[in-house]
Amino acid sequence: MLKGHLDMIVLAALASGPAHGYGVIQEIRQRSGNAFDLPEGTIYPALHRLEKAGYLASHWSTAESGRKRRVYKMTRRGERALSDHRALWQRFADAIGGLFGEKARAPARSHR
Amino acid sequence: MLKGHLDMIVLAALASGPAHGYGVIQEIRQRSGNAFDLPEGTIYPALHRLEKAGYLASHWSTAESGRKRRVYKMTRRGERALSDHRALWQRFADAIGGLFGEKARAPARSHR
DNA sequence: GATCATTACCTCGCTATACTAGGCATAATG
DNA sequence: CATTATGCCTAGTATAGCGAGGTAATGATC
Repeated sequence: MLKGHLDMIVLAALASGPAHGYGVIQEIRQRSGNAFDLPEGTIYPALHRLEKAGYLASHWSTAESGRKRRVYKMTRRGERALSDHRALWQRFADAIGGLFGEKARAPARSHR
Repeated sequence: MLKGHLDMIVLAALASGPAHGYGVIQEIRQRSGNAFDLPEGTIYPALHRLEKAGYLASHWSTAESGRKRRVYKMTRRGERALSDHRALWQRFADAIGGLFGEKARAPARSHR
């Protein structure tokens, strides 16, 4: 269902600061109010795609726990892409709203 | 970009009354404020899909102009599907809103 | 110290689906 | 009679999200 919106979602999750892949998943789950519980098979390829596109930059880091993580950070281009996506989303959501908003002339009434 | 939302869009276009394929396209274009200008190769298969799923019913009709048209009309199931989709959309849109809404703690400020 | 859950990364392949590019037919227009 | 607009259709392609699998280290349980 989120085909075409994933990149925007991932970028949005990283807008508040760098994070590693696993963390991005949790960030998205939290901020979406549990609506988006994205599997790794979705996130990791997306992160790679975004990095290749120049929207993200990554570097390896070691947590205090000793675990290796790849930490992603938005680039300037990424920020611009996000705000573009955000504008697109706005138009998209408005269009959908127009489609089943304040329309449906002879709708309710008979709610058998 | 509207992957996964097309069915909902088509159903929404037919919520205000029956229409034929070509008309659905124009209806969608209008109501979306020109945001969605969907090609026939998108709409016709979608209509067939929706009819096969039992969300739409169609019958051939002849306009005054003499042209044959296939007119689609929502079924009871279609109406239910639409309202379900609508609810899903609501949650989806809210989730997106949560992702780049009232967040981004250290964002703007420096807008060099 | 063996077993298990959690964290953390990765990739291959499936599948669903929107769209491109074609084709067909009729009515109106010049 | 050629062109444009209306009106329908389908085959094939490309994309992308996701399931299923694999690897490895840490911490806890027994």
